[in-house]
Amino acid sequence: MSELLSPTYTRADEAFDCLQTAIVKGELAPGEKIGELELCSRFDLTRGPLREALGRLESRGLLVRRPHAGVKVVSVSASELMELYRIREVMEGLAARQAAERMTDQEIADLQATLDTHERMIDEAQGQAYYQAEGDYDFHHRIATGSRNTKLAQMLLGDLYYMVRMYRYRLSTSTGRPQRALGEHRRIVEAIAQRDGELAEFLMKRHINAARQNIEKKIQEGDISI
Amino acid sequence: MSELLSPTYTRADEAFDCLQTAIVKGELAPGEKIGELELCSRFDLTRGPLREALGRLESRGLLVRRPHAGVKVVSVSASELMELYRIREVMEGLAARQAAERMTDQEIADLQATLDTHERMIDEAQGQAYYQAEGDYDFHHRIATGSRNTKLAQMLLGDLYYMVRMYRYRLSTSTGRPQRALGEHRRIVEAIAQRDGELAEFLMKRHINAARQNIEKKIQEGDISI
DNA sequence: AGCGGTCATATTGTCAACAATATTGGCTAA
DNA sequence: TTAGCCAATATTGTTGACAATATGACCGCT
Repeated sequence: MSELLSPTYTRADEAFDCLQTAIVKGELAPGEKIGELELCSRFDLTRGPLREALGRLESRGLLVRRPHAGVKVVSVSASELMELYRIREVMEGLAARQAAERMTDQEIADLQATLDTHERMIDEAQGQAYYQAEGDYDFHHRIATGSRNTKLAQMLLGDLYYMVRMYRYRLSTSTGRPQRALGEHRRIVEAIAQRDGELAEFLMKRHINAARQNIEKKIQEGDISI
Repeated sequence: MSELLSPTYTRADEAFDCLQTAIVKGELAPGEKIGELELCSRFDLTRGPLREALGRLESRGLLVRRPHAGVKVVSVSASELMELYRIREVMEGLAARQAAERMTDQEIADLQATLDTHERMIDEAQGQAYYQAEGDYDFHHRIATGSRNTKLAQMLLGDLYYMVRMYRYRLSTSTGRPQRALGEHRRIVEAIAQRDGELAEFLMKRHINAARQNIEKKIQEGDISI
């Protein structure tokens, strides 16, 4: 995963990546109590690097540790998931505004090309929730990076997205409104291309708010459970 | 520090708290390259727990590690500090809005009493930048907690505030506008007391924006340097 | 029979020795 | 004289063993 970024890749990094993807993909179920030695044998690691990775993951809120009592994957309630979307709303709104001010023309062109790819993906693989979710993630990822706000991108990419993706995998459902979401994405990119930060922020906030309400409705209807 | 929260306090927790406060207080200067054994002797720790703490701190962005090349305290440029304030603006705006919706009457009363204390502090200890900064921190801390948004509070209290406080210590200067800030605090609490979330959000955003501009001006005037 | 306490066990926290790697200084050659 | 390379060194990464503690079962008491 990150072995491309850092020339030397330590076991602790390896442990961190393995555990993070395992948690996100739901291979380690939320609330599941899990022993260190079990994790070691499972991922072929030794306890030292593993514990370092556990510390990082705890600090990021993906799991909780109780001294001498083991570690368990964090389980987030429905209401807490909704709170995550409230945070995303304001933070990604800011990201969109700053992206409109700072992205290069090339980056914007790439972003538009990305949306074309997403459109084909939706047409071809109709209902393939997984790929839709990945496309959505790609879009938001690019805007976070494009904000040129290091800490903002770090918080979005390093904290929030992992928790949100964790629930995407668990629910194995995308927003369920792919073409509508794509349209919203297009309008956001349009605002960015016109360097209209204020509009980009407004549209992004509305986009995420709509996604939140969509999930909230599904939960209330009992379509999905957490 | 956290030994009150968790009944069992491990060496790793101790290491984490020690290092964090040392970084925040500037005892470990930004950019300073620092060896593990030196840290061990300095805080009377062994390398195991220390490394676990280093992993956590790296994950929170307070220091950076390069494999086999050591660890150094993160150094934030002036522009990055300004970016932090942009993030605070939107996140604390959200916190204020949710606090207005969710704080108990008791908490609001306590918050108002806190402001009275701050007022006395400003009168008595005129120009005592340190205590003013602590009062300011207390105010924002209570609102973050009052939002009842676990992740939001975690991100504010566990990430952003430490970085901001780090620069407060380094610059050893509060905003330099204590009574004006206090007035803004009062108006925010007023909005919260009236359960006007929208207004609370607006006022909080303006409050932080003003603080940012204030620092920006000082930097441009050369009053303070980073 | 239900509850509380105690003890064995398994798991986590901690430590110190070993291996691997980046840095730094000196040396050689152009 | 300077640039580049090489080796010695010190520092970090890793490992396995040891110590401390929470869990859970068993037994005695009420």
